[in-house]
Amino acid sequence: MSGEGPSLRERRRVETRRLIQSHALRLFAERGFDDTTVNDVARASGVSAMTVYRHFPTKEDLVLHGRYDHLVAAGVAARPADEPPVRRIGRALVETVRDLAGSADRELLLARLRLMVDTPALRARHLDSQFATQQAIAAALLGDAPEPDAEFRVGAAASACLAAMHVALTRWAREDGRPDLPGLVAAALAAAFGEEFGDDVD
Amino acid sequence: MSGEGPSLRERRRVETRRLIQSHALRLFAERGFDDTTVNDVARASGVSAMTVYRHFPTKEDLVLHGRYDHLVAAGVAARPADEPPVRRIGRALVETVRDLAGSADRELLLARLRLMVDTPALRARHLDSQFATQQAIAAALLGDAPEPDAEFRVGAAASACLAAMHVALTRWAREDGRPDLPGLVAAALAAAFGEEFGDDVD
DNA sequence: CACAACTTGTGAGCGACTAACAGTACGGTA
DNA sequence: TACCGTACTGTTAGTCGCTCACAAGTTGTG
Repeated sequence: MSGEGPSLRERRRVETRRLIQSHALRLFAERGFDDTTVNDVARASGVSAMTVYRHFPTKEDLVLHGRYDHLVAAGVAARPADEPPVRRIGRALVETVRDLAGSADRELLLARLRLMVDTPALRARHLDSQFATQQAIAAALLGDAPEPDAEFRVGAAASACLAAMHVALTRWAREDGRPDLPGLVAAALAAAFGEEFGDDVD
Repeated sequence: MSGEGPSLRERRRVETRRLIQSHALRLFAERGFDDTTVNDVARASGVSAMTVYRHFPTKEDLVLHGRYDHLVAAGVAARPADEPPVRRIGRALVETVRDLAGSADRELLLARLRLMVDTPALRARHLDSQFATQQAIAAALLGDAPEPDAEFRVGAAASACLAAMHVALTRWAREDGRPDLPGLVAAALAAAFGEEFGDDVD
């Protein structure tokens, strides 16, 4: 038997999903998000509009699908527990971003950020998704049933860090990915918190 | 002539606007934002749907209309120029929020925040509007044509402050406006920046 | 009173999104 | 191999947010 590999159905599913998303990102980059209809994406992908919606709950998810919450949360959890929360979170963000900016997903990430920067609906959705990231960070630092007050404080710290990172991501996309992304994130965090976040420093 | 008072047209205009918004907020509070159509709002207000759109560009603006950017920016500009940006912004936010939470708009503010907290679309739009606030703060601190690098640093600081404040606003709405709002905002800022933001302290 | 400016309602239409139904291909089973 | 439940897809129709074009009524002005 051919191992426990995913079934044909599963492979097709992820393949059409990938196909649809790649056509979507291409069309959005060419004509803009608002000037591309879901029907356009469907036609370009050779499927019906309904199929697009079955794979992506909303048009915006064609761009935003793919969360990094667990990566960030794992990075935060991995940092020494005796660091103050802001440093823990901030440095974990810099590390996570370094991994992403060096990976094969770099171009994908850049394309998505470019769209986000100048499409209000996408920008808004992305900011709201940071709310989920914030909660993932809080869970990583405090466990599943945290005391409300501690959750409040950690939530404030996490959302402040994420907001600073967002400014860095925005600038990175605006400058077409030329600057060093982890450096930008570290600089944004330093500007906000008056502290070093480059992880070469001890 | 009857002075320079607003014309009849103008008075009617602001009156219908107020009427529509009050009916909208009432209906949204009763049935929820997503389960209330713009047509419902129009009917309740005794106007056509088109009129609603002429006064409010989108359904979401029925809740979000009314920006505080200029208030915040003025507050930031009013603080001593020798303070570091984060303290300047943070304390200005606490002061602005104190004014608002004590004013007659308090119930209106609370109603709008309640809707924002549990309606994803509104939450997202509100977060995105903080982007505009961030730019207003940067403009207040740096003038109209700032150097990109300084704008980046101030933007990071401002967005981090606003994110922390948002956590406080969320909690305030979740607890039905019972806690002291400026105190909550100060606590969130303190948790994020490890510094005091109550303006009684020197 | 006449004319311009403004506001509103109506109707048609687009696009995002959903629900219901039907057809087809896959996966395991006898 | 033949069979059947399951999953995936397409089609159709419909709701809702939102825009445009046009007509009609009201307000302000000479």
